[in-house]
Amino acid sequence: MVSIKDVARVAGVSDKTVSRVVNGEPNVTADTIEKVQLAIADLGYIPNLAARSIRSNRTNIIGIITDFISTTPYSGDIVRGVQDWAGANGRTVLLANTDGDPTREANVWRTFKAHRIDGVLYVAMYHRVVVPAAGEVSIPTVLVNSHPEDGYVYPSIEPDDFGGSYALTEHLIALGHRRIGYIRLNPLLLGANQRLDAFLAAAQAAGIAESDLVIRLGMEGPVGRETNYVYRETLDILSMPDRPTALVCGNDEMALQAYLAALSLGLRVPDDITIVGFDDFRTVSLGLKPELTTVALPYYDLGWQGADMLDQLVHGKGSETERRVLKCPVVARRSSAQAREMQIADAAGTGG
Amino acid sequence: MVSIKDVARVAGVSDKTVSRVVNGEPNVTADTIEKVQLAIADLGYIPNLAARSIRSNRTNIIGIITDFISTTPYSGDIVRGVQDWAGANGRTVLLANTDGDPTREANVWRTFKAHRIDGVLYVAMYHRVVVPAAGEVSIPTVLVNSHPEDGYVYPSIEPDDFGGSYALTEHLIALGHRRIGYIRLNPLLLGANQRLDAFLAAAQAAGIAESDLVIRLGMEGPVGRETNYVYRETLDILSMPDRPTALVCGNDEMALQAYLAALSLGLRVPDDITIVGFDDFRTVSLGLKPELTTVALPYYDLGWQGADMLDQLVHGKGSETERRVLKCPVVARRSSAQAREMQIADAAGTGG
DNA sequence: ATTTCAATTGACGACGTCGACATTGCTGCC
DNA sequence: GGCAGCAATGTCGACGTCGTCAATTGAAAT
Repeated sequence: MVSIKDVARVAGVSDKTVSRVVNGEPNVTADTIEKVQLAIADLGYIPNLAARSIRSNRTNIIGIITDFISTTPYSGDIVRGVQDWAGANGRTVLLANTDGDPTREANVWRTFKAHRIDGVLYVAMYHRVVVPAAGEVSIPTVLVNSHPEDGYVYPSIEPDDFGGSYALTEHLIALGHRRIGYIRLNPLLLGANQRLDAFLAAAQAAGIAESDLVIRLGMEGPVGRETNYVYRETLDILSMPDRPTALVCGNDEMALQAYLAALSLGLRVPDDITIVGFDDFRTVSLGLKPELTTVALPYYDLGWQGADMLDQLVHGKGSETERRVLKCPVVARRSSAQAREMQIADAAGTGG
Repeated sequence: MVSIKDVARVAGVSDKTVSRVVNGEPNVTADTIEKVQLAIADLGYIPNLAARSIRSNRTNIIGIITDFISTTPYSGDIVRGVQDWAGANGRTVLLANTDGDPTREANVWRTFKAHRIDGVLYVAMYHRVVVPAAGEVSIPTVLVNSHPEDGYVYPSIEPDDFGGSYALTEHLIALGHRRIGYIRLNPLLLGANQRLDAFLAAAQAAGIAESDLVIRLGMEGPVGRETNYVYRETLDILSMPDRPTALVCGNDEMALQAYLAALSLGLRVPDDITIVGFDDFRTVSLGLKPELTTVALPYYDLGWQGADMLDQLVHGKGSETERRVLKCPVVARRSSAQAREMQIADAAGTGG
């Protein structure tokens, strides 16, 4: 590999002068700069960052530790957000996946430390509570899509599942729905409770009686290998004599099953039943016809802003206890169409 | 950061001896080893890989360059395959995404070279022809899920779209289907033609007349922002007087739309219509009821084996012209159930 | 002409690691 | 006892870069 000294020789200057040019330091003649740049281009010289990092004790590398990439495809957007931030800020990204295995996680931390990376983004692929196995020697770390268990202190950035679910429920209520079904996520997921709690809170705030809500468990069991009741439960809910006019699903994949169940009963979305999801997993939410009303998880921004928080931390400017929460906006699509509102209003008018 | 010299001082030996212990070199007393390891544990010493790489000219880092992560979620499995290989072989993974932007790609190559990584996996997120912008200074590179344009030479590893599609078609034919519909992928995708060609070849080999095949275009336009005709075309195909008994979709997301269209017509899968997909995008293929018969793309193995090929190359053992093709197995599920075969046989018996 | 000062450039060493080679000490053998 | 031979350990320098400080140059000020 061509080094700074080769360039120096060709340009007829000292290696230090080349270094100056490369790093844009002041006090170099325009003439010298040109000679050096010519030599650099000629030889195809590219600075050796490893060598640089030995001297400076800074690598400009940030590490990402992920757990279960495979089970939740779209959360890869978190990684994309981090990458884009890194690209825009001259950092490079080391990536490692643990598959949830503590042994592998320990190795990953070790490797990252060996690379002397500046910081770590500890990324959970579904929203949950975590305990990073960082060990004694610590690296600045930010938890993404997760927060630390009680007793551990890390800055974190998370989606506002509660707020998103609350807004979604309000959206349905505003459309006139009063009898609403709800199919719960796997209770192991942090989002499961937050979303259900917000649903109940919003319904109560609107004066809807508990008896008008039908709440069922959609999934249970270990994450990634759960037992799925959604189809069956949807059939059941939609076969009730006074069936709900709207059905809220814990996430978009569950909404997919709900669609299939509804269609198989000959019901039409949204005319006969309004269905909404959560996550805005676009393969599903845009793949369904009509397209699915859902709540977008700010994965990309979790990544981007998480990287930014980490950067603050690395430069000693961030707070160890910051807990940032990102809004989850309702994405209204045709599965909860406005027409619905009219129709219900009509029925009410006729009936009353 | 604690260095090898700190350990040496604490252990009362020379730095070189510590180096020997760390690297498991022979000719060190058990006694000395223990002393050193104690000191290492005490100080929490972790070797500095940057320093090591300056001397050895090997970093044990491989780089991944991806293009459009966002559009095709599950191909992230390629990355997971690479990571697992890396973890199992003591390598680390640098990740960069170009979003298909040549300027960003050029920067990525530059950065990778600056890190003196051992090699690059150039990963396309959908199967296609590529031209890596590696520049003059070259790094060992393997193309994954893609192959080089004519005139460029890179080893590559790809899925066998043709073989998978051929086997899938044979599967349908074996079940007794003779009238088959086909909804094409976006023609911009390399897989589109390979899959269609295989479909036609298998049909012809089975003596099925072209007039018994209904072929429609399902999508067109720039990848990621295509116009989608699948729902409409499916409605159209299934409304034909002598409608096909089976419908092959270019991928699983298209199969999802086909399901919805079929259900909305009151048709049942697979009793009234057999539907199959491609990709085994599990959110869809397992999310659909009945679960979808499809062809699995060996994403994970593309990553793992691609990394292995790259390793060969780095060690001067690989071939610059190797083009490895991985099988795509048919995954038979309930959407093309065996029952179907009986039924058709029955009908034929009654009718004939 | 001499001094002063700033701009420009270079020499050198240190970062952490390990390869090449030197040194030390011990064992076994004649 | 003396010496070869080997195991165990140490010294030193180089990898590529850049911080520190010294050296050189030239122009402005006296």
